[in-house]
Amino acid sequence: MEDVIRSLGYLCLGSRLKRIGEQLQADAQQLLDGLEVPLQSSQYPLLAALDRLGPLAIGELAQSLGLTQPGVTRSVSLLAELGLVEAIQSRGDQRRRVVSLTGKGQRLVDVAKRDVWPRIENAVADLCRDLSGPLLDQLAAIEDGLATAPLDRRVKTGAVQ
Amino acid sequence: MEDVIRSLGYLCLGSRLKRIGEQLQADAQQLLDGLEVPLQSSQYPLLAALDRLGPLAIGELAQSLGLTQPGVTRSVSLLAELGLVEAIQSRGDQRRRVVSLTGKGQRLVDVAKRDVWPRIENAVADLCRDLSGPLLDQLAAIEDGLATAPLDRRVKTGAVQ
DNA sequence: GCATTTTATATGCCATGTTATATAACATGT
DNA sequence: ACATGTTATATAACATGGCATATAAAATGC
Repeated sequence: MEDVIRSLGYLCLGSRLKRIGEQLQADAQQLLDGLEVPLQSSQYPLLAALDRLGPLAIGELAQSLGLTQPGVTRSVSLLAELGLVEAIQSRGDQRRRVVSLTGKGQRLVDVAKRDVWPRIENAVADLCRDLSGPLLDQLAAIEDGLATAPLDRRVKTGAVQ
Repeated sequence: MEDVIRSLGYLCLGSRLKRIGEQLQADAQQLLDGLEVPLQSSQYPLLAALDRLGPLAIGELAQSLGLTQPGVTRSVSLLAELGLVEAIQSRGDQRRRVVSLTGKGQRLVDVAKRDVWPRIENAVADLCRDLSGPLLDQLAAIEDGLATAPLDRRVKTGAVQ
């Protein structure tokens, strides 16, 4: 059965990128499922942003993640319920809520950084190894690569790192 | 403000592809809004699949679009309500519902094919012109390109084609 | 100092995708 | 022919994103 999205090339590039992105996230989920806290792979970028940049207001988080503010507000609520972040009203400007990792959140990030993120990064790098040429060809190679061997089969089976 | 998704490279490639894909679809929406039928850009691939491959059962459509069957079932219901497609129970195998473009749907596709799809394709091709090098660099170039000039500013302003 | 505007966040509604599961029709083995 | 399994589709529950808009706090202009 012909893959129409692929055949249509630039016309459906948006759909295709979304599709590949979702596949990558689903694959990464497999690798994250071993951690103690059940969390969707799509939530990790927010934690990573806080870990990397320190406490940030909702709006700043949205900007650093390239998402809209309402989306970030909702993700923060979810992560706060899980006890991974806390959002504290700013003393100076009472409109702002500054989000930071809790101890539990920081521990989760530390474990992920040590045990899982390197695996994901390596697996994706493996997937993209030797890519070259026009963008559409590279995307086709990624799609074929994922179909042949999903991320969890690309993890270096030896050491953790 | 640092773009964390971009900084994290391969680790967040999935999020990044989704983000770029959504941006492209939103940009393409601008170009489609001129048509008589208000329809989200994300629905066009389904119409394009039917136009390209002829009538297809739900499951075949899902396969040719790379989506899951429940997602396609819903899109088909939506498009059927708009009168753009019809899903007719197969005579032979009564489990199958074969989806085809209605007259209205075919007319919409024909207009889009003539007036809009070439513009989108050209605009995206323009965006991706001169891309080369590693995938991440190409993605960065696309993001920067979209920020500089969204798709609707990349349409050839001269002739329709 | 108060009216007005701007800014930061929250919320409602919708779009679109997923997985898990239900249901109905078909296929198969005995 | 009937029990069993398989297949095609539908539905439910959920996840995540968007846009439009509401609300509250701060800033601004007279």
